[in-house]
Amino acid sequence: MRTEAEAGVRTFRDCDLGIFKALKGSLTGIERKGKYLMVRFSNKLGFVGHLGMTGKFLKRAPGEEVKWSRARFILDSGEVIHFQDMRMFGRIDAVPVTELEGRPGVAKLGLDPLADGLSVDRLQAAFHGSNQEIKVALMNQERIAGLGNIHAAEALFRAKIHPERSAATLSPPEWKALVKAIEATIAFALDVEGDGEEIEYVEEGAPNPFLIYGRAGTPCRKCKTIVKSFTQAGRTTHFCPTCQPKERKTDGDQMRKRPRARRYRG
DNA sequence: ACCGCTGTTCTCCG
DNA sequence: TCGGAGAACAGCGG
Repeated sequence: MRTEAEAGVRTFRDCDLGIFKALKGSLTGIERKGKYLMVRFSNKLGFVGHLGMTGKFLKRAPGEEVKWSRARFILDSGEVIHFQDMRMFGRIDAVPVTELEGRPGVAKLGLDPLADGLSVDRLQAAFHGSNQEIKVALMNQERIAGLGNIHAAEALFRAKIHPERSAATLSPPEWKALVKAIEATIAFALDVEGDGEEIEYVEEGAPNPFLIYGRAGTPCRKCKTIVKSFTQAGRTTHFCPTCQPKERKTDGDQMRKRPRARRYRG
């Protein structure tokens, strides 16, 4: 195996391109941590990869053109694995394998639901001391690794928790529901969204596969209330005002301070 | 044609 | 420390 790289692209912003080009030999390990991939080669070099928003690994026949191909792994068979990344939010960070675990991003990752297993205790520990709004906390990779904007919203919809609730105000049943919801969301993601090399959920004409994400202005799948969206920590959050009420229905024992008012749209 | 939006993370402010 | 804003990039739809 040998490698090729587009010089100067942001994809390699963290690493010496020379190390990427020196990746050689056979694969000795592929490991996922949160949204990061760690790949090791037999010559003791490796890389940390991240797909960003538009990154993909694609295997293609020799000579086949791939648009937005930022890096290539040329197999002995001649087939090519392309790192395709239109927007270049993705990253390839090639270093000696001894340094992989300490690279930016991977070093500080929090609880990994798939690798570590999820439980109420572990989730609560991950959020310990946090007054962050729950959706923002779910997207914080240093607390729980792997959930992004879509799946944080999906998990909260499944758990019937309003995205602006503070983690500190969740009741025991809500914690339990959130654990189940995260597990279900991940299972759904693995099962339905992607089943092969190309994960395309916004393919032309494909229906939105999500329960709540991207459904602003349309009836909630469960209760027909019009789904709303608003901006939270710079990202669009989708939720159902009926299924995910801001105020807990059960009496207010555990309610602390009220979240700040925000403008809603959609 | 322009504007605002998009699955992420990082840095720079206050 | 923490949170928010903006940046990095390319494309798409209104």
